[in-house]
Amino acid sequence: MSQLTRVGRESTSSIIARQLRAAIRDGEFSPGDQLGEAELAARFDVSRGTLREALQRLVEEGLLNGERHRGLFVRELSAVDVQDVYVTRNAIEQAAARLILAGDRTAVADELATLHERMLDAVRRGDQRAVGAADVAFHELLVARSGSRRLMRMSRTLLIETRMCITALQDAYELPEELAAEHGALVGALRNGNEALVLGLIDAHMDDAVRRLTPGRGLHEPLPPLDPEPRVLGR
Amino acid sequence: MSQLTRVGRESTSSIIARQLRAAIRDGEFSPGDQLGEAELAARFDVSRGTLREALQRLVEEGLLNGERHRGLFVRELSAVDVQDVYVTRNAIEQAAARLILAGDRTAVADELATLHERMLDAVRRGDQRAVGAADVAFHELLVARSGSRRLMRMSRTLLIETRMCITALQDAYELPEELAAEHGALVGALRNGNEALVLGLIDAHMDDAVRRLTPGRGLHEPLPPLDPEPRVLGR
DNA sequence: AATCGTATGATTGTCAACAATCCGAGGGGT
DNA sequence: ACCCCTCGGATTGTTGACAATCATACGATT
Repeated sequence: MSQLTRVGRESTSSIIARQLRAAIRDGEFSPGDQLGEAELAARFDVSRGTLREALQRLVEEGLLNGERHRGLFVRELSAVDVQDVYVTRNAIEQAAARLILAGDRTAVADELATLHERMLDAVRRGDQRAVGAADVAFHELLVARSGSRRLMRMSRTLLIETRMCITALQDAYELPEELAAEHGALVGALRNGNEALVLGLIDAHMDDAVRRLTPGRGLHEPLPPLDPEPRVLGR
Repeated sequence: MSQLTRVGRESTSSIIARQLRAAIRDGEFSPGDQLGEAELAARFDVSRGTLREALQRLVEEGLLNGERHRGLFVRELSAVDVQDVYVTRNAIEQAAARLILAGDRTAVADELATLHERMLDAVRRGDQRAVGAADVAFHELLVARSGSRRLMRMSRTLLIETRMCITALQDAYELPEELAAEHGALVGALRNGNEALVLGLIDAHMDDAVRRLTPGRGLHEPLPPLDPEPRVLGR
């Protein structure tokens, strides 16, 4: 009787929030776009009040920023934001990896290897979109298998921001082969239980991404003092 | 002209959310308490709609959990949650420390030393409440001076949850002298730029807290597989 | 011509009322 | 005595309407 899960449906604002998140991740909305309440409410067939609850969630998450009496906009990412996203992901995923190494690392390595195969397939097919999806899935699973609810919640937002960075800077290619190779190395190191190597690989993975997306800027540089309105990418 | 900051006021739901956060942090609401919409709306003198926007923010943050048609409740923390909070704080604060070490570490060390002095004063006065406040302020500043907006946002929630853990388990004393000593050591290591020592001290700091709050459980144990409704502290 | 002031349309912020659902009390049946 | 059903009160979920504010276009003034 104890494994019967509570039924109660998910709240409407939570559902809408998830759909909005997916739309932002998939580039249906671009950074800087305004999210008109009336239009979105009609699209999801809910009232503006309900929609606003969902939007406020994304504001709290940092995916939207709002200016009073002007509206809510998809956040625009600066070069500093790119570094910040990867610095934070580095922290989250290293912590996740440490937890995995303390648990059943081989089981997790097996699961990750499956996703790694999927990425290799996508690379062979030259399907850039599928490579991106496999990349997200890989890192999502890595964090999920840590067992930490908080790391998962944070990672969810960060992976969306990662896609936003990559979409905003299409010219900076993702180099799928290199990406896949790094994932493969990480799976191996995890399976072998080599903590120092695992942490180093994650660090290098993030550092590579930052250097590819924002040339001349590295993962380990000091962040500039906080500026309320930093310059935006690609302008 | 470029240092003129945009004026636009903060949104109402953001203000209400902050007040609610402070109320939860200060124990005005206890874990498990239901937050009645009508009562709160009257107390803040806003409509229920506006209040609900603020509440949904806290749900997204993980401070509240809601069951449809039943209400919103202050999240109750299990022993696993305690470990999770500190594991995540460990990740965040280590990353923050690394950023600080890459920047102007002496300036930050000076600022932290000031807060450390304030904590020592509180310890000497035997003012438990002030010790707790100084503790939060210390860690808040550590993360703020990393320059990372994302680490800051995550840390804000985590520090509230930290206070919730400590308040829920009053019997597990905080040992103010020990706390202050650990902060002092951290300031010293930061000033000297000894990265390995800094990271080790943060790790030990978090591990101490977990062991004090949930005897028999350490920071580096694997987390159990995710369970939708874990047992709650102090029952 | 350039700038300032004004009107207008659109969008957001706020609210109070209605509908749906849940919880507990009370009555009836076994 | 116990269980089930039903009803009433209370709370949440949702909606549409109203007020406040902003952006734009247009005309007046210097």
